[in-house]
Amino acid sequence: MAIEGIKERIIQAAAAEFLQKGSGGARMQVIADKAGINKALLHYHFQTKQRLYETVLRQQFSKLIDSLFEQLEKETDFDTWLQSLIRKYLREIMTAPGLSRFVLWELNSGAKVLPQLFKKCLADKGHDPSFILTTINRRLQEEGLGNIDPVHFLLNLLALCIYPVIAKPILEQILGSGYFKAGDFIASREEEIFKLLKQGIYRQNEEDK
Amino acid sequence: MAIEGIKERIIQAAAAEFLQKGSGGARMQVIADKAGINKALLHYHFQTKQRLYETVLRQQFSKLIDSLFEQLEKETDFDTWLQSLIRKYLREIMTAPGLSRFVLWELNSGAKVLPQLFKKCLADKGHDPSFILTTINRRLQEEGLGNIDPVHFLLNLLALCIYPVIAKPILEQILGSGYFKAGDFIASREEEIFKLLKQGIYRQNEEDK
DNA sequence: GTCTATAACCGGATAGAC
DNA sequence: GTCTATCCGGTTATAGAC
Repeated sequence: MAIEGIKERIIQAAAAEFLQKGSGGARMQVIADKAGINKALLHYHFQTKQRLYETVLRQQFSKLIDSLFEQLEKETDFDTWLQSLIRKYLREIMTAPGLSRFVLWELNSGAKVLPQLFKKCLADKGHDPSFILTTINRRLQEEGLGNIDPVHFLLNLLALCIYPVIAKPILEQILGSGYFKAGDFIASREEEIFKLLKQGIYRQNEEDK
Repeated sequence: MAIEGIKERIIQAAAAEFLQKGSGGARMQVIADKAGINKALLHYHFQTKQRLYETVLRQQFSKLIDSLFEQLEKETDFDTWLQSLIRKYLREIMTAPGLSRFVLWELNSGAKVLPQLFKKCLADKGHDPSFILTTINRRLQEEGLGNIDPVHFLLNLLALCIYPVIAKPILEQILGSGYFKAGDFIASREEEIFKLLKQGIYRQNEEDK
């Protein structure tokens, strides 16, 4: 464990506050309290709210992008690849549901900062936004599944993994609050998504033969 | 067309502002401007921001609940029922993506108002939260699909319909901005979801025989 | 009912002592 | 580097004339 620098402590506190309340809803006072300092010191280290916000996001995106792209690029056989992708996405989102929810919301509020920041993070790691789709397409082609629309495939994958996690507060209203607490929820969800996607793929393939 | 009451005009303006900015981010001044009046008059009609907020939400939920439950209760054959459900959900969310996004976000910020309001709206119409799940379960049973988990079924349905619409701003980053403008996107998405869900159902059914 | 003017408050940012 | 005290702009809400 490194000596916990105060900047790190601030960033951590700020991340919690920003991801929960959004750029506008977050309060510098709350961040200072969470970090165990006062507002003045907060401004001493990060000048403005905006700068702090961007620092936090850059760091959050960076973590997420590393994790997801690493998995996407793995050259295992198709089934293993898909299964690991699902598992990775599910776990990533489950441990940080705030980020997906936050991006979904914040991107809507006209703020141009987020897309720019995201693209910059991608570029810093040598990736292009189209890389995701071309990789999926290549894997499908190699598997003899050239007739599958990679866009629908991607939409299905993301939707099935992300939605149940970020919609948890709503779903608990319908399903009862104990539902997501069961440890086997992720496991059963993982299996369900894999089966559904795979069956969807081969169904379409049979049709076209 | 009825004489457009000023309260209706305010509620409409407030809905736009609240759904885009959230409870905290919304500004009474902006709502007043959009409604073509001034702040004082706004407070004359709705006293506080909180009251206006609740009025707007009650009305939005009411619309949504009516629309979705009506479709859920239709007693057509299974395929038609599922297909109409998908179509209805997709269109409902497509015409008002703001509401889903808003609920997803706002529910997260610890505010207890939303769940209460939602339950109250359901109760006002004589529905129980568990009604959704029991209805789905009954339809599956009637179709000889008692082995399908209604929770995963519901999760899949909601995820596949809702996610692509609310995640539009992100997806445009990956797919290019023209993708969703194509008029046939909904139609093709509608078909994709129906096929995927149906295949998923019968796949599981075959396995268990 | 509708307006103008203003009170009361909150939150980001800064000054200046230590 | 870290604190206390304060400024200043912006936001909700109200007072009071018409």
